[in-house]
Amino acid sequence: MDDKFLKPYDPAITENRIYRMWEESGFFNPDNLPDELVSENGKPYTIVMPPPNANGDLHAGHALFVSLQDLLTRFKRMQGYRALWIPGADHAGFETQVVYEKKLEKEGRSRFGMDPKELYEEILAFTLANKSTMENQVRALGASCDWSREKFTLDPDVVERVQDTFIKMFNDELVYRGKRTVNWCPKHQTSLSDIETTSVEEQTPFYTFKYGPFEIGTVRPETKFGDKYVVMHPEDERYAQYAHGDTFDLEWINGPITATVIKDTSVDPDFGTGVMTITPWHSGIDFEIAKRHNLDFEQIIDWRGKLLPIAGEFTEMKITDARQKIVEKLEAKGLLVSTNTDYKNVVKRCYKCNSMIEPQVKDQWFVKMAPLAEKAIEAVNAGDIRFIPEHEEKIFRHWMEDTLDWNISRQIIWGIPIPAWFKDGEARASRVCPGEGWVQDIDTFDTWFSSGQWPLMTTRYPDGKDFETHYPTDVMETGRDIIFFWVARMICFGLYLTGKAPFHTVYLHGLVNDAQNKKMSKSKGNVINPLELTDKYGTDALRMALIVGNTPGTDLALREDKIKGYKNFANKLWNITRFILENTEDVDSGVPLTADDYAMRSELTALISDITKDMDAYRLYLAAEKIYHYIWDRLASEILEDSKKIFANESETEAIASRKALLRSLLRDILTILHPFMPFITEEIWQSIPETQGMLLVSPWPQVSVAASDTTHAPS
RNA sequence: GGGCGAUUAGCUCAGUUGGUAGAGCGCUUCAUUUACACUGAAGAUGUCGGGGGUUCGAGCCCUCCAUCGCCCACCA
Repeated sequence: MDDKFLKPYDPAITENRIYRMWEESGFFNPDNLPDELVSENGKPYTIVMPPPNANGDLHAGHALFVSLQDLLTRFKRMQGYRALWIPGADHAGFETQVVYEKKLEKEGRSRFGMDPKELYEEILAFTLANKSTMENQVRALGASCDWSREKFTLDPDVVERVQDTFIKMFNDELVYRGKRTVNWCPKHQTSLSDIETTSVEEQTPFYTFKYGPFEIGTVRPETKFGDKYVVMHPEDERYAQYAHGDTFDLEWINGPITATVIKDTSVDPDFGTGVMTITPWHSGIDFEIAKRHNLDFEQIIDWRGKLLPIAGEFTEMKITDARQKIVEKLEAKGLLVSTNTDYKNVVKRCYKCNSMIEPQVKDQWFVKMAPLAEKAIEAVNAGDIRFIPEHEEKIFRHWMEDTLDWNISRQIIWGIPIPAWFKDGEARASRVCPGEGWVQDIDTFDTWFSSGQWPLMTTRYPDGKDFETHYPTDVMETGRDIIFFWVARMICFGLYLTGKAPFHTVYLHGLVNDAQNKKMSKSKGNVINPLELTDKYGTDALRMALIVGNTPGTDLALREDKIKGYKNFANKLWNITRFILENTEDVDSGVPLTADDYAMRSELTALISDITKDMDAYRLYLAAEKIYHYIWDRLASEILEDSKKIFANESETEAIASRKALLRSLLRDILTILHPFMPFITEEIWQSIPETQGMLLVSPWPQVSVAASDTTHAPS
């Protein structure tokens, strides 16, 4: 027996060495798997890793997905599949640019006013440095992914194919250039998609003003300068005397104006006075009304959130400062009817900086979602895509059934350029300049436009070898929080470009929260760095803590005492090994088992069968717990204790020989089934068992259908 | 406003098709080097949120209610 078993298990001196051995073996690449492991049909099994944002360290959520995906990959590899797990990194356009802007801010610099090319080069250097740190962190977590296939979302081939998709969609009329209301973040100076904003209910004073013969309500007096349309429901009898198109003069904020009556069914007669004025440039609903009636649009608020000259004396004032002053002025003019301070309404904010989103009208590229969503729902209906947990399917449908068109233009430099050109109001999609006088779009794609095509990019759509063998992939394992951002888009793109859903199973994990089950955030200062935990307790312990009892879709409170418990478990396993190796040095694996030992052998075989079913059904949290209990409570507490008695009775040579064979057999099997969960310690022990060959990484999962090993050890 | 989920031991959570309530941590007592003190043995702790129903039998199925959480949402 190796002397190392005389000391407690030390992950620190083990993990790097083991990982290097695995990586150097080349077996993370399924093309290199030994024939004897790959079952006859050599079926592929493929997982695409959600590419971490290459803009910082890995967080606890990454540790969870690495644990889960590595577990699935190792399990399938051991079962004889050509298991492929493709790693990657995301340039994460907007997110990274925000991170970098904060860095610039600290240095007293700003992206505004910087040469775009220079800024791009700086962010690129920053991202590439982070990317390599991140990759090593993924290695430290034990990920058995195929690094030779790693992709980055800004790899030239990815950029080209993502642009090709846009061009194809343009030709298929699935993207269009539209002047429409967009979510504008005045701090970040870019538009955002609807899901990049958060809606927060806030208490905002609701003002009612006299507006000619009417009374109108608003929470945004600062937009009212341009309001020259008064809108009411066509069947509202209170206003029957006014006809659509009637005009009238009134005294307004900065003097007399002429207003026009508009009748539109979108107005709720029961809300307020049933009359409102509209600001088409700064409200989505108003925009729609104005478009229906072909009304004028006028910008009131500039891109930085300051009032334009139309505001007269309020010009250049920030809207937040102007609001109260405008109300005061209207009040002084006797136009303020009432103020309701209890009023609550929903305000949109930037999901990154929490700034108030200013609706602005802007020319942008939009993806027509309805036809894509329809295909996605069809695929789910047909059972081509299964969600785990199941109820996520309802959430998915709910969103898909009335999804809005997707704004994919971003006014940031850190991203994939949109291959579009403009001339005289005409737009064309092309990677090269269509001719003289054409000006290229300076915007970049929403990051999710490229990551939405990730299963295609990583398998080298459209004509790569992997695309043929590994697409569609098997499982998409990712966070529940990005089901709309990412999962939905991947399904849409996959179906659109290939006619096939990019995966048959979506496994959604919950958030990893702190010990108090509070969401981790930098501002709260409760962020747990997974690498510190692996240093302290070992990667295997962290992985078990993330998997046991963590049901899909449920958030997890990450507690150090739980991780510590699995560190103790690792040591327990270490000492079980020590006991077995110490007591079985002269084992003869061919001896027949006693009836008792045969029963114990069968018991483990039954357990393996059971946990194999759990794994197939994605009850990973249960499988892990069952193995844990078998090892600690059954094997260590009972079988080993029982063995001490047998070994003490030296005259019972047959029983002793049988027990020795049994213990070795049990040890090999528990290492095997525990390997996907705790890869490092199981491999380390495997390497120290005299009769094992090669790596546990590529050792077969125990047979469960026919208990083949049992027949060779039939009772005497 | 709409949707989804949760409510089980002090804490964090499991409980796979309905069949005598489980784990980890914590707590109490004992053991002091026996493979392991990163240990062992023994133990305490739950009207499984509440009401009603189905069933021989409900933590699990149905229904209503309460509380908490999350997501979606263009009533100014």
